[in-house]
Amino acid sequence: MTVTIRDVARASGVHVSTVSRTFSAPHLVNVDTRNRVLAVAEGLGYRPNRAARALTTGRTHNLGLIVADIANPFFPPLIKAAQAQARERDYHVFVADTDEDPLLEQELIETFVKQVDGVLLCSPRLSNRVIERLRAQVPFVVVNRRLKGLTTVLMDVGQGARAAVAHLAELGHRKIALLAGPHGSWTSDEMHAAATAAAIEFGVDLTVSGPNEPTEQGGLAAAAAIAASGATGVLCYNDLVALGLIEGLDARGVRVPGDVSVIGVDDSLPGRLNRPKLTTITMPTAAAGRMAVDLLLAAVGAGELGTPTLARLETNLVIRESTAPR
Amino acid sequence: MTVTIRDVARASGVHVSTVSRTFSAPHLVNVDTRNRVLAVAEGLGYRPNRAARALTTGRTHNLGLIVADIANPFFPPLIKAAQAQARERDYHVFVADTDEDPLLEQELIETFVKQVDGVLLCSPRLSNRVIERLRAQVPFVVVNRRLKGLTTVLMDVGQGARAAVAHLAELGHRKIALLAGPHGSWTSDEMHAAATAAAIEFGVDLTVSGPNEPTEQGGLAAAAAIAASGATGVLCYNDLVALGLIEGLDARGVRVPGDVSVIGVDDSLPGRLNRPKLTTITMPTAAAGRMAVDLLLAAVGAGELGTPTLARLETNLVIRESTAPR
DNA sequence: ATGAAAGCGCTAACAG
DNA sequence: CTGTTAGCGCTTTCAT
Repeated sequence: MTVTIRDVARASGVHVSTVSRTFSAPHLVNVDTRNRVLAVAEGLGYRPNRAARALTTGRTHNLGLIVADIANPFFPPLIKAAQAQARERDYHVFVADTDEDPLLEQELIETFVKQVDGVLLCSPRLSNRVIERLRAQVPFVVVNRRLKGLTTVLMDVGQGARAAVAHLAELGHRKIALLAGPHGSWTSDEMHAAATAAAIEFGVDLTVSGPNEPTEQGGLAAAAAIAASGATGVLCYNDLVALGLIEGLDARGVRVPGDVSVIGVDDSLPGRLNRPKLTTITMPTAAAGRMAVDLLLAAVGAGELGTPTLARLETNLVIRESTAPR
Repeated sequence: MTVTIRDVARASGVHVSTVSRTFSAPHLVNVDTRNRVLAVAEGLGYRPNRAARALTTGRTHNLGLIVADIANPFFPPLIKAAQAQARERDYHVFVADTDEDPLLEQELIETFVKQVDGVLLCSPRLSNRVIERLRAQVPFVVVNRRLKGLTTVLMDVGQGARAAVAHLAELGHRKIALLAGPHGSWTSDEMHAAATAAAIEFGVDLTVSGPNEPTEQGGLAAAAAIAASGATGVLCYNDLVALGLIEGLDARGVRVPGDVSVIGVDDSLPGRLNRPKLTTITMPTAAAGRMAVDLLLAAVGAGELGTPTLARLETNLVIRESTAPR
């Protein structure tokens, strides 16, 4: 039923090893033979069995991609890009969602180990200890978390945060608030540090509050405190939080950008579609996905010897409609 | 380096087949032996190699999930649910994005064939002919497209479309427009048919225009025509189109819902976050994802004998803020 | 340039 | 209940 290398060999009058070569090392086989084999294979509808190949080569040509929440609009562009890049390199990718659960994350990695050549971890919540143990078993690339010794792709949100504070200051805002993200989020810590420094640099007052849930609810829940705080400029952990905040503010009769200016992070679809269109820090998620795959594949090729790399991608402030002069 | 079944066998003083059994048919092995083997395996960090297993069993325990565009907010909830359901059944899922390209879609399926036990096709654009050929090689389940002989999960958008027209009629709208989706979209055809019937039933005027791109741009581009048409109620192919339309209308000084009522489809995040919050037809994407996986797994279990099933999932109109009395 | 043969890690009869 | 023995489909020395 299923056509194997043997069928092709028989039908084209050569031995299996020759067929194998025409697929995995074409230059080692005579042009005529190769063409004949190729023709026969085509005719028979032969497709190499990757699992069988993996068994002998030790390369599955599969990658694992683990994210916290597929439905969070931050991730889909990254997944899309990673998957496309992988396909270009003849790799397939398993996508798994941890539902923000570190235990599940660990389990997923463990079941992936034998089945993939490498794992892409996006904003992982895993403890360093666990990662330390797992990294011996399979190459990792980590996105948006700092883990020493691991190849990492970082989106330099600090850059954008600084620009955001500068933008707010320039608009005349003197009291600024930062709505931080979940505990343990590298992005949030980075924003915190950069915003603090920028507040001093630009001579504005900064209040940080958090952790907040990285969702609309998180922003909504923070609205009362923001409204009461007297802050007229707010930088939010992400677009969802910003959108929730705007909604909560609106419900209290506080207008954006009339009374308060709000800035998000991600440049996500909901933010772009919102009215007022959200001023936001663009995260180069697609580029990060592509780069992470390339780094991972490089690590796979290099074996253990690979030197950990650190890639930093630029972020930018995109000024739209949710910020205005004080 | 990598610990195999043989290592476990040696270390626990039994033969490989016994080890194999304790993992794939535990009831066939003595409790004490089993526990010993399990303990040893645990200690050695043994994990069965699924590729090797696949080679003998013919079951990869992998599924392929093919969607048109991961970044389209319609899909992530479906992907998330499918992937979670699959994991519960001890299956992993490859996710691939066709970028709306039927050729790429076909290629993807073909590379998946040998590597998965089944393929989930979401809103496929493939020609019937191609599917006919491919279905012999691997079980399919199709979401939101009618393909005779194939197991299918449909989200009954006609139901919702009828409710939408009824809602509009009830609000006093007499001239209604339908912004159709891409050519070949089952969902769009279904909406068309249901809206047409409902227009007659409720005595309103219906104009259909399309095809439109299933994006914000598509809606934006249609705004001029809608504004000129005199329609006061619009049903859009999806939320993105609705959001784009609202934006385009707004730019022309036409207010939603003041002047025109707009209804979307999907109940996507951007629609929920929009202001005015979008009145929309909920698509049970998560339920569809789960159900599709279960049907696919059932088909995998049944082999060729599986009878094609047709599952219809209900949709509902959710009335929010983008619709108002005429 | 091609053939022969061993074996990747595992399961599945078949014995015992 | 456990051991023995063939492979699954493919790659990879090693010969020729």
